[in-house]
Amino acid sequence: MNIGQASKASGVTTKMIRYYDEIGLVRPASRTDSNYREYDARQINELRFIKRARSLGFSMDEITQLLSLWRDRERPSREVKAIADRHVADLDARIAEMQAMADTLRHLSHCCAGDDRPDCPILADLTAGAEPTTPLERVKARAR
Amino acid sequence: MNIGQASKASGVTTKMIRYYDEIGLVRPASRTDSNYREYDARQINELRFIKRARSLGFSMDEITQLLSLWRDRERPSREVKAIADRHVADLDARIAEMQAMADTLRHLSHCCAGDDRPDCPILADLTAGAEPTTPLERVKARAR
DNA sequence: GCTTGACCTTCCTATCATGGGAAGGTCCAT
DNA sequence: ATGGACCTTCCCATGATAGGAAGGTCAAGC
Repeated sequence: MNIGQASKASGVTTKMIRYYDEIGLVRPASRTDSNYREYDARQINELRFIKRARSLGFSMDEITQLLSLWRDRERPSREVKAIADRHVADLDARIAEMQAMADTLRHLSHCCAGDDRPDCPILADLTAGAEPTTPLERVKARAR
Repeated sequence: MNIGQASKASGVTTKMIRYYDEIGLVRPASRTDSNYREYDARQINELRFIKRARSLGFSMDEITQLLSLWRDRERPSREVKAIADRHVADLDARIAEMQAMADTLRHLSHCCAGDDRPDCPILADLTAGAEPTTPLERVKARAR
């Protein structure tokens, strides 16, 4: 099976299949006389494995570890679980961070009239902490 | 104020300040005779603005738009709000995606014994859709 | 057997925001 | 005038992915 067929069978682009070969993650079973990569069922399964793992947000580094556990029939499931749990914690942290951003912005947007006038609490927030620059603001600042 | 002082005053690294100059986002007010960048209060405020916007997850592209609205005293707040709302929708979509990943993995991890044995529902899921490769599995597959 | 088009190969480039580092110039205090 | 802390530009790297160029290979139809 050449790279194009492997791509169709696995759903991974030929570009990425070559990349996985290059970084040593999934090497072709062999090469033809004319240097074409040849893949068999084993590699196809590994490519599918990678695709599914990517869709669950694992990094290539984590996938390298998962794939090596997958290849090892004697692996302790503990190790797989540890990687998954670490990844879940990572996802949760990033979700919380983005949630905080979204909540802040939702609040600011809610307070913004969103009309023709220039007054805008969103820009005001982004300006927070900045020194006053307009003459009027300098007057106000001195008055404080 | 030279770049090091601007960095301290804004909390943006000198590397990034040079980068913002390079892409034309925030140009120094002037250059000294010896080609040192010089910043004044206006640029410092813009750097702070960018820093805050980045912390809310805006892309540099969105920040370019926000900064140009910020500089425009006549801007309609509608435009600012539109950018913010689009970004919130974007964040929400990404959060939902990651939430789905985390939920799936939490479930799989929950079903995984996490002990010395090799059986692992997490790896099984990643293998889903793959063709059977072991002799026993081939026998089972033929039987279906 | 030859042409054609679809495929394959390697190599280079870019993304986006950020940081690391080298080589060389500048500024200021001692 | 020397040293150290700063500045400058230029190049490279990240992670996962895609685009494209230049050239070789294969199979089908004539």
